[in-house]
Amino acid sequence: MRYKTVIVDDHPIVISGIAGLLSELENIEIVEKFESGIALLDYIEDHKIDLILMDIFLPIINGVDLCKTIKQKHPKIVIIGMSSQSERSLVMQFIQNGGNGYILKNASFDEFKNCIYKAIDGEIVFSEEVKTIISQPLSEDLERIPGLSRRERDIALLLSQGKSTQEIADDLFLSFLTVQTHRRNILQKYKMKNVAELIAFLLKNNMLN
Amino acid sequence: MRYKTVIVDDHPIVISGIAGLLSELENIEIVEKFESGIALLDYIEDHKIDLILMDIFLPIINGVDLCKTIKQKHPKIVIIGMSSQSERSLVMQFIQNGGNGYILKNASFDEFKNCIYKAIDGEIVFSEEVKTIISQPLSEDLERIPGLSRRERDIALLLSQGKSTQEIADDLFLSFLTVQTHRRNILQKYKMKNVAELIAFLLKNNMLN
DNA sequence: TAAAAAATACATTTTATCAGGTATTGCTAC
DNA sequence: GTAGCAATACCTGATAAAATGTATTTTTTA
Repeated sequence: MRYKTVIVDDHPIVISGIAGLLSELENIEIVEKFESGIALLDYIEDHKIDLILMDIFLPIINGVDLCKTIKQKHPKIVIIGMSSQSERSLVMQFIQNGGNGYILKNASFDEFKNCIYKAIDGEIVFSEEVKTIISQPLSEDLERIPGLSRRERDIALLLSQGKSTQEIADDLFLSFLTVQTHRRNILQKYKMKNVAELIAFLLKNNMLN
Repeated sequence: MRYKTVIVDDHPIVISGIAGLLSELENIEIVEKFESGIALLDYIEDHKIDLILMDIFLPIINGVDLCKTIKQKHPKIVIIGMSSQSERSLVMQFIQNGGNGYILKNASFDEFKNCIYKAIDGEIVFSEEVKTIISQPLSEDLERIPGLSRRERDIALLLSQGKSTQEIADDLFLSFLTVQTHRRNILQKYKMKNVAELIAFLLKNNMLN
């Protein structure tokens, strides 16, 4: 039996690369390639598919939602997610929405092949780097870094725009003293010495915007 | 004549995709593929190369710095940058460091081909989406962003770590007053109100590290 | 090698931040 | 329905940063 496979990625080059790789696999048959999830959803209604390789960052509808939608109607289709960088929470979400595996695009050809074969056999698969990312930081990542509250985020954002305490108070129709308190709370929460260090920290952890 | 070409990308799949594309072009010959810039820098000393296609986001050394380093020694090599997302400032930086073009990875095969041919002919080329991104605020960006000097970068980096002027002075064995002057110069250069805004600006434009 | 850029240094005034403690009100989740 | 968090607000002293002006030396580079 040959597994009817589709590839979804908004980068033509990546599609071509994966197609080249898959063509080496005996029992895989690429039946279609898409640059967006919408096109795939159309196609899937009228055609039999066994395996989907999809990018997570797609225009219009993202990979996580796409996976969820497909799995609801077609739970037997094996879906493997891919992306360039991986965040722990993203991978978890994808799997919770029915994904059968997750591969980083910097994985080697052998990793790709192994993961695809194992996924077809019913395993949940991850490429090496994904494994290390999802296996470690339960204590460090989720517990250690508390989030900003709504107001704190507003204020942090304005701080990153160079606004002074007074200017922020005026912008948000708050007392100067309130803003001062929020600012102090943020600094204490992350044990930062001053606003400069705070902004660097927040930006590096994607906690602004 | 066949142009000796190398591909640099940390995603094996992308390398494979580009290689597939380039194999259709008569006068392009792929002589080597690398997953990091370090390996390329070694190779380039002993081998003739005419064209480099490189990812911008690479481990260890990034594409912008890699391009600069190569161009200093080998100005005749045509270098085209690639990335998945494009920020205006990043593209500009790349070109200012000697890059001959910039292509988004979601470009079509035809776009890739055209850009490569034109770049070989001496043009500075951009894929369609890059063009739209860089063409907008013409007047603002042509008075381009000046860079940080070495010392300024040192100081900006320490500022982003929350150090005070006095601490920086101690760290770098400088007078408090010297650091104060540098800090002021940096703020004035980018017309920033304070260090917080400066750090946000520098990080967003990848000017630290 | 001359000009430009970068790095160094000093002095002062005004303004803002940081750090300490305290307290009230409104949600909201258990 | 209450405990806990979030948001609001006040006070003050010490410290640091920002704004302004000037000037010498070293290094790059055209």
